Amino acid sequence: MFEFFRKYLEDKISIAEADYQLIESVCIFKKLRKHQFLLNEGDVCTHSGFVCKGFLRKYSVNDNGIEHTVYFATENWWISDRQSLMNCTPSSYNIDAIEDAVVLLISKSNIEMLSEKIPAFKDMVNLILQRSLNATQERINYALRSTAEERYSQFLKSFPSLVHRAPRHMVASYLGITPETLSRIRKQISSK
Amino acid sequence: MFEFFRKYLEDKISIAEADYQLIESVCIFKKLRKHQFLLNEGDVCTHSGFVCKGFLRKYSVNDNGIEHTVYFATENWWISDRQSLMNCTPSSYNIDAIEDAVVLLISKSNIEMLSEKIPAFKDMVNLILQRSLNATQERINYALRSTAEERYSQFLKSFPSLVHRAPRHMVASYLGITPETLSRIRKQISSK
DNA sequence: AAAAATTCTTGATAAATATCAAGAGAAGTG
DNA sequence: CACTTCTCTTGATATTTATCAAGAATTTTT
Repeated sequence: MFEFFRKYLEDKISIAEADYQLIESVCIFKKLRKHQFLLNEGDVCTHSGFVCKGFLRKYSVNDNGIEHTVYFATENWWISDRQSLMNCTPSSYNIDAIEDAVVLLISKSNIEMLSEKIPAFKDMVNLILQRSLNATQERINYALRSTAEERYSQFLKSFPSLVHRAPRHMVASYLGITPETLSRIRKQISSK
Repeated sequence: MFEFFRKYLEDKISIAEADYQLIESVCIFKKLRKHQFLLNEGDVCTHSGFVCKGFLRKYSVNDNGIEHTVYFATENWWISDRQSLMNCTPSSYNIDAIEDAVVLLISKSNIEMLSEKIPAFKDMVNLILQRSLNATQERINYALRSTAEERYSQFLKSFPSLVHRAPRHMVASYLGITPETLSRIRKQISSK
């Protein structure tokens, strides 16, 4: 499974063979069956996850028991609760598998170790951070200023492959609308 | 004016006197009168800004001429268009002064230079990045899953001092609601 | 393959928020 | 100080989206 991550790295940075071995030595692989959890609300997130295979989501549950999907992750995406990881505080999110998955885990301290020993790795981590921030800010813009239909269209455009893999009600909660509204929007769009 | 930034830095990192001089040598100070622009839509953002004094906002204008405030910045906050800065692409945002302001500017290349020469500076930049990402993700959660009233209450809690400094319609657009709705929400809250 | 559980759609109604319009207050300008 | 411009509030109405309820379609389990 390491080859997936290796390919990802080769694509982004250029490092020595010894460094790949160092990286591999701290990777932990975790298989998840559908519905199995990678992180439970209340637990402290201790590892960053890189998705080798499968499909996961991150979500919170409000007081009324309603789930709010905040993030999807598929092959070559990272997933974790950065806030919990950074501050060692209990997470307010759950992460579980939508499809059977294999996730590569690296502990917080090993991420720091690798960042120190491999400058290019550190730069990559920072680049990812910057990209995430840009994407997240883009998403805020859409969330605040667009109608439900526009948000769904944007989602389709940004993540065409996810739409078919994610159950509709999760997409709806990602967009901040109810499943019923999403169903009506889809009907409207298809009739155009 | 540099002393404002120096205090900020002293609070966050520990660096040598020579480093402060290096930093100061690349700082540019810009005074802005109310309504004056720091960045215009269409221009490439070339500098990161640190607010020494005053109050600014970042906003975009949609096809109908409606302004969407995406960010406020006051003393000790950073402001820039990260996306434009990172990719050297035209910005889709405007940044202007809500109150007379003094902004300390550091060019992209000098940020990179400082990051290289002063490791603690680089770490600080990354820490800020992480914090911004956390804050931005928090904001998405609120935007998608809360009512207008909850969003306003959260804004009050997070930025009590900004509420009095920012015109209401800018707060409204920051929250993704109309000024009229904000006005009604304020009335409701005060009658409780 | 049948049964059970989950997911999706549709309709009727309710609630939240936007839009349009008008006027009151406040602040900036000559 | 009077005038203009901006900002904020309030009311009436329209639109969007949520909620509740039921049934159809799909998937999972037995």
